[in-house]
Amino acid sequence: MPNQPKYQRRKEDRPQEIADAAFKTFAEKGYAATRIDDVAKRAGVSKGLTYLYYKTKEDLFKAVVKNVVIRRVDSLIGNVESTELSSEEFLRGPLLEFMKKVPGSPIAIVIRLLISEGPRHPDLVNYYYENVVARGLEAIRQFVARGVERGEFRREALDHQPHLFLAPMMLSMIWRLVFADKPLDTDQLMESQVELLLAEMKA
Amino acid sequence: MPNQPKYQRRKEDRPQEIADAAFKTFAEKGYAATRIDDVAKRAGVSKGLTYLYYKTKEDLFKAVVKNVVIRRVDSLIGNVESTELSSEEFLRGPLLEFMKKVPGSPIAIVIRLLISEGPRHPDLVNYYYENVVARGLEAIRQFVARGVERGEFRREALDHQPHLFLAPMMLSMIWRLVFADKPLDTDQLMESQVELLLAEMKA
Amino acid sequence: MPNQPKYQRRKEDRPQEIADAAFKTFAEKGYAATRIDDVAKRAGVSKGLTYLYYKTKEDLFKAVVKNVVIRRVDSLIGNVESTELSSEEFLRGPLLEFMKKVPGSPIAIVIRLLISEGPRHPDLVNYYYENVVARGLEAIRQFVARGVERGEFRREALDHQPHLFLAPMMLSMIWRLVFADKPLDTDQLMESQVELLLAEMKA
Amino acid sequence: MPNQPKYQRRKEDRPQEIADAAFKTFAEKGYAATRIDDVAKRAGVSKGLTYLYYKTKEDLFKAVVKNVVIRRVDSLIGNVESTELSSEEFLRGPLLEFMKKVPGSPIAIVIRLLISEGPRHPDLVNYYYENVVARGLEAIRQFVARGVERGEFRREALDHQPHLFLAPMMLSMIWRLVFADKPLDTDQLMESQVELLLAEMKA
DNA sequence: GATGAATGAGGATTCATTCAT
DNA sequence: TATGAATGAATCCTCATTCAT
Repeated sequence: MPNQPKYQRRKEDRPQEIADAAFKTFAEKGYAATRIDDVAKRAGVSKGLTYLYYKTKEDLFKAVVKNVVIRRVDSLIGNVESTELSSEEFLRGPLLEFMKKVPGSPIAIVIRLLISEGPRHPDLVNYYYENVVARGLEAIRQFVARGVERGEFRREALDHQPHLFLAPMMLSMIWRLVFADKPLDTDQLMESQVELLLAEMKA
Repeated sequence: MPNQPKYQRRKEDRPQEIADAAFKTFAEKGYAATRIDDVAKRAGVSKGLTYLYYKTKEDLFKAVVKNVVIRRVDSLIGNVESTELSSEEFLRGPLLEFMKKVPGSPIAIVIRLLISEGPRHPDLVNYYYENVVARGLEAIRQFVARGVERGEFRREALDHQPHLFLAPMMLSMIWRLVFADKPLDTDQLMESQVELLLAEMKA
Repeated sequence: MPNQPKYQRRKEDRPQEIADAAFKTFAEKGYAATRIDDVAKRAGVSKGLTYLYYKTKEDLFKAVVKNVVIRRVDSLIGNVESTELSSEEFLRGPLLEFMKKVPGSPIAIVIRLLISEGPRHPDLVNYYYENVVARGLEAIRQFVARGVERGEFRREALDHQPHLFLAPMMLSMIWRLVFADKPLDTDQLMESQVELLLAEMKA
Repeated sequence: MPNQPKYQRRKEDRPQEIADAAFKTFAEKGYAATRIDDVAKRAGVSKGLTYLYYKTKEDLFKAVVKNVVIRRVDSLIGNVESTELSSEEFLRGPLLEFMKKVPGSPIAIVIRLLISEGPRHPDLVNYYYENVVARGLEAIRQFVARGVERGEFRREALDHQPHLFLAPMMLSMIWRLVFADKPLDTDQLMESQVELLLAEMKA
């Protein structure tokens, strides 16, 4: 390696590359412990270039969170919203599938970041709430309502908060983030919960 | 004024006061954003004194987490372990009571700190797991087992992971930490879950 | 659109346009606070082009100062040097006129820049001294001498330093630069001074 | 020099020492080119200590300017304000004395800094105006008025702006700051102006 | 010529930690 | 014990300058 060119210029999407590197670094170290220099190095660019695209570290953070949410949520939630399945089939199928994927997905990382940094970034929290949480909860609510309409579920099924479906997913997520090495069959956890709820709701 | 009281009003437990102040500050700002100076000011002592009792910021952090766990867990879990109630009564009563308290308790704060800082402090995670999580899960397991022995619960009740009891508590905790301003009846959530599980487990 | 005009509207004098933009920016922000980027934007060119004409920021600065001096001084001093007026008429007329214009002219800006940056640019200071100050002082000296020769002024008029004529102009300039919002009739100041000096010098 | 103690702790007034060092550095390099590190080094302290006393570089700058003004102005202006001299004696004596001192005094440096940085620090400009300029002008005005009352001066003397007295001082100051190596008898300049004005004003 | 993406040295500021008193 | 002045490594961010296109 005699002398590599000092100035690189690539076609690829530099902002996205930087955001990707930033996401990984934030994921590993958290917001405060992440140094812009590390992000840049990871992205294979200079520190200065990072600042060309993201005015401040906070900007970068926000961009990264929104970026992940935007890119991932549709591929996770999207296909859940339009379906021809019966409500029961939906809950047992796509929803469960979705929930099983979340704890290992980048969304889990985002949640960790929101838990840590949320209080300092209320706009991010709102963004996340509206684009992920509210949509997810509403999707569940709709399917339960449809089940009731169709006579699949008892009227009382509507009383359950949709959060109850997601609780084991939440626990699984936190468990993996914190107790990665302690055993827990998280998939089993979520399956049990769905069965529990279906047994209760079914007509 | 030669005859001042010989005994200056000496704070009995400076280390504890510092730890308390530190806990509050870590709770408010997180680990990285907490300045030792603020902790000292809050405790009403000098920065130097903090270093007399806690060698580093990290030491202080660890001490604080363990300290909270030690002081709180027994008052939360303790009275749960010995009881003369039937298993059902226990689950519906003391356990539910306990779970409702957690999301607003210092334990929730500790969990937030572990979610953020855990990866950098595996020993803390282990400590927490052994002293809180494992004990809590075991307690639940025992009561389910006792219920089966006594014929209150079906044999299959043992198949359920005790985590299922705690899932809504986890979700409630995170919800309060992140979405403090979004509505959610967290108590209702936990009650529903207990009913759900009891309906399933009962003979 | 193949038949676009073959001759792109090419700016005739890019270097001059850049220098103009630079002058305005230096005037507003001072040397250190001026960013090449801003200059380029103001000139409507790219940053790179600026560097094509001016090797460094300092080069640009020097070029700008000299440029202003060259372009302005003749229009200010020029017409003062050749005149058929009597010495008194000259001093009361063109010289006063000249002095009144200076505090609001680009020359005042250059002086401000020299006051700030002069110590780091002795060559600029010399350039300015020779092309502006020395010429101005000499012009005054000549007119006083001519007045003496012609018997308009007393012999002792020669003893006065020509700087005395310029002192109120200097004060007016600084006043406007620093105390722009504090009232001061600077024209009146200069008129008084000329009258004062004439009264003293007249035979 | 085997091992000098890392931690110094002196009785002297550290903030003042830092301000002094800062003044010298600002004087030499101007605001922007002054590095806090240099100031600290010059004061014989660490960079961090500077920030203990002055929150930002701008704070330091303001403190320094005000500090110089406060410390110097009274020793310059103070003794001028109360006097038993006749107005003429005062103008020819103490006032002239004062004016001769200014161009070589720290006040000249402050003026240079205000000329450079004033637009970015209007509060400093106001502070300087009120504490130095306005007071100086008023003192002159008072003496002229007193001279008129006493019959020393003609009534028309009041028409002259007091700034006229100060104009050569201003020019001298700027001259020394910018053209330090070019010859000019600045004292002579100021003396001439006083004589000029007295000749005009005297009854 | 002309562009603007890319670089990296430089400088302000913070804060954990030390230690003279 | 107790204090808080003092230190300096660490990090964000800026911007003059370069160079691939």
